[in-house]
Amino acid sequence: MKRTRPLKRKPKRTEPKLREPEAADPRSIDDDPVVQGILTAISQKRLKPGAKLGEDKLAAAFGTTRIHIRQALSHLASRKVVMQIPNRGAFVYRPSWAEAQDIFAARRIIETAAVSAAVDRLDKAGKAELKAHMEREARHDRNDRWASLSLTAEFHILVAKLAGNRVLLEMSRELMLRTSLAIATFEQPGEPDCSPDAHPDIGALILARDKAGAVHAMRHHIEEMEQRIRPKEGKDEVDELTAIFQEIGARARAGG
Amino acid sequence: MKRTRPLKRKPKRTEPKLREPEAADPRSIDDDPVVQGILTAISQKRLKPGAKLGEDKLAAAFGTTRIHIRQALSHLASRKVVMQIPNRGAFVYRPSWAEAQDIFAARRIIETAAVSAAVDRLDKAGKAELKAHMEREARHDRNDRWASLSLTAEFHILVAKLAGNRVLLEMSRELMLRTSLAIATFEQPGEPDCSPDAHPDIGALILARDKAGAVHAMRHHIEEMEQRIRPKEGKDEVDELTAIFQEIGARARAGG
DNA sequence: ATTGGACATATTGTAAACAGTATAGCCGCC
DNA sequence: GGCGGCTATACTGTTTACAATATGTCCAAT
Repeated sequence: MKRTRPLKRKPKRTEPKLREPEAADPRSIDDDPVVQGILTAISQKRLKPGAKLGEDKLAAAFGTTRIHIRQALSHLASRKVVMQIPNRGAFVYRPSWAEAQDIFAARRIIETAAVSAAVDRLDKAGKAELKAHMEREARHDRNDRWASLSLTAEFHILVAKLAGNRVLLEMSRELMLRTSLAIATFEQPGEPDCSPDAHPDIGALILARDKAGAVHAMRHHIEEMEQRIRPKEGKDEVDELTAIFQEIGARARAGG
Repeated sequence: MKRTRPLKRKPKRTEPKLREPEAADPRSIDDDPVVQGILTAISQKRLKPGAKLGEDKLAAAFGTTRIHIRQALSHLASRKVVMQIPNRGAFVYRPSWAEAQDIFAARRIIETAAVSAAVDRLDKAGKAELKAHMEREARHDRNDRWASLSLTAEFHILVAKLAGNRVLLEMSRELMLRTSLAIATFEQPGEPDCSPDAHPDIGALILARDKAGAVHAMRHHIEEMEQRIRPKEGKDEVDELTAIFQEIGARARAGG
């Protein structure tokens, strides 16, 4: 091997000038198959709140490495979909009763605003999309519980999309997921998430450009969902106990 | 060393039964000093959109390891505060013009709702907190740009806190940060984020329990902020160019 | 002089081994 | 017989080194 060049070049202390990342590949971690898999499993209620998400098992299940799984779990944890506990691992998030109520309150605010904006912005393409979804929801097999859950969630997402605000759309997506967790935690067993007649009504009102009516129907629909969950009675005792122990533990730590 | 026990114990195929994580330590990654440091640096505009966040440099600056930094950056990326580009690294997020508008629209919706709820729920402790903040904001040194920025952000956060909904509070926090990025990207140089008189007005209306007035003032305040930013003219050409190249690239990839 | 290629460097991404911690089961003790 | 300590195990968390990618710089050729 010839070495026609001096061994070291000059140190170069100037900053590298760094082209700014204008034309970057916008592929996000949200498109990651692991993230998507866990999210759909949760929204379809195949994964229940509190379920353990072991890294090795997930890595084997998805055919990937632990590092990849850790990244996905961290991402889901910052979205409050999973809960990470130091040295114990990751679990499907279980909202508290207060948090469940806050989630529904937030949905009341955001989705009523979304319906309002959707009526304002409704155009031909939007009408077509909405009609297509309503037809799918009307015709779907009601015995297929997983498909039902996916479709009802998609209706709310579609309304947020029609509102034309991506930030609001992301928030709605997040709130939908957290609603799934809230319902899974506090539901009376056997009841569906959404009452089956509400979506066609809301959709029809949007198509008729009846803004006040659509907003009212959406608010009513969400309140109806909210009234279907109840705080777990036995659960409260347990929570009280754990609160006591936590307080004791904190005091012991603080007092020395 | 004696070995009184058989070498292997029985395989134990039963699932470990796994106590559920009720009494978990809720310390979150949001409390992480690296995350907090970057967030405050951004909200005080010491870090500008597009700035490179190199892992080694951050690790040295915070006196920690690269792994820790990577975790923090991933978390910030899922909150859309930093942008991660494969093999290029992390940068302070730079919202598009459309995204900036969506952020303000979302703030209009959420913060007007928060003001309304704050008026409804206002109690003695809330009044005291609000008065204390207003006094701090009135007395602060206006030449200290960093303190000013922190205080104006804290006012909006305080209103969200008074609304009593943790989910909404988190959303407001996120929107405040993204607003900082939007303003830093599109501001006319030298103007403050919030007009200085708006906060005392809104605070007084809340204290007077004038719900409609407070909501109106908040909406007006946010619209005023929004009108202060302008799309970058020279920027549009660049964006157009990158759009052309991206489109060409996508076509090439799709066509084979 | 400008352009294209190739090396060198800096930085990110990944794998594997190691260490630390909580949990479960067992034995001795009261 | 119930209870507390002890040990083994399984899991997470961290460190380390290595590989891959992008980028800047230099040289050669046109």
